[in-house]
Amino acid sequence: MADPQARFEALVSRLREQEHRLTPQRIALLRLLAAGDGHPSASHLYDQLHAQFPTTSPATIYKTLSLLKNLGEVLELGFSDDDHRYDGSKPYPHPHLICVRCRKIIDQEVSLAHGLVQQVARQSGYQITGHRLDFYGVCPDCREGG
Amino acid sequence: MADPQARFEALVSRLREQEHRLTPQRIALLRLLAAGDGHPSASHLYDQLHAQFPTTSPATIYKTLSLLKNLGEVLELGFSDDDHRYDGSKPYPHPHLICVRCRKIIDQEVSLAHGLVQQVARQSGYQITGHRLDFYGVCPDCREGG
DNA sequence: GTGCTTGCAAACAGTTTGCAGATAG
DNA sequence: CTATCTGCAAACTGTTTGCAAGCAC
Repeated sequence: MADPQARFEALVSRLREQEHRLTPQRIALLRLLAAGDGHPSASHLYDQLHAQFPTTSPATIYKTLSLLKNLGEVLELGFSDDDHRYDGSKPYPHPHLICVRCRKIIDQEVSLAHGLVQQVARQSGYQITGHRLDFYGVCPDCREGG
Repeated sequence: MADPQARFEALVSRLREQEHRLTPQRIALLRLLAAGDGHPSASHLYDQLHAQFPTTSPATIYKTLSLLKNLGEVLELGFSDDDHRYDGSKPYPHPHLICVRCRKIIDQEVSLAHGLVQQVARQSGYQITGHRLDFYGVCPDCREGG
């Protein structure tokens, strides 16, 4: 997990070098994403941005997130039954652990045995391009809370 | 992968013993699900049912799928960017391999090392209740097709 | 000044719900 | 006969798009 300030500067440079404009709204969004503070949803990001820029609309959030996704600078975790979550501090795929009660999401440092991917490739004849591993559970806070 | 006929009969018995009604539409849907033919989407199931029962509506499909999900007799694979897929022949969680071009989905027989789940539980303090593992790749047909 | 960006509002797609008539048991 | 089920239509939700005005460069 990189230093938020360093990550923020990396995101700024990336947009600049790709000749995208650095609007105040984008700067603020990059700061939020670089903070690596949980795995915010678009509406969570909107709430925070809207506090600073009262005219900001969800469309701006989605458009900037889409831009960053395409640059490979933000990881989108899509859920079919919940808001998507975004990770701008660790934009490469990695396992997550999701609390089924409060929907808190934390990163996991375990990794799939490399051999497992090769085994799947061999069994199936598919060219494997990626995978996603999510664990579901109840976080300590929610277990206590009852 | 169980025998489709046996699986169909198991589904029928399950509904009967739970005192749910066996309408012709449900019987036909159970047959499709028991066939274990790929991992159909709701709209795919609708197309097939609609051929037999021209007045059938998506609502009926969704309601019956929801009933079967709650009984634990159908596995729903939700996707945020695509239709959900349903598996009525192997209703317990298992890894899937998804073609990113044609969206074909096949089951995988690999399993997560049991120790991996324990490692996550130990590291996090979460009570792990489940997990989902999807592999993404390009299937042999799509590799050839170009 | 140019054209990318913002932000409002409308569109979108898959799923869910409400309800009146039909039907399984 | 009665409660459940069907199926139409409308509602819902999170996300995307169209477009005119605004602003970064």
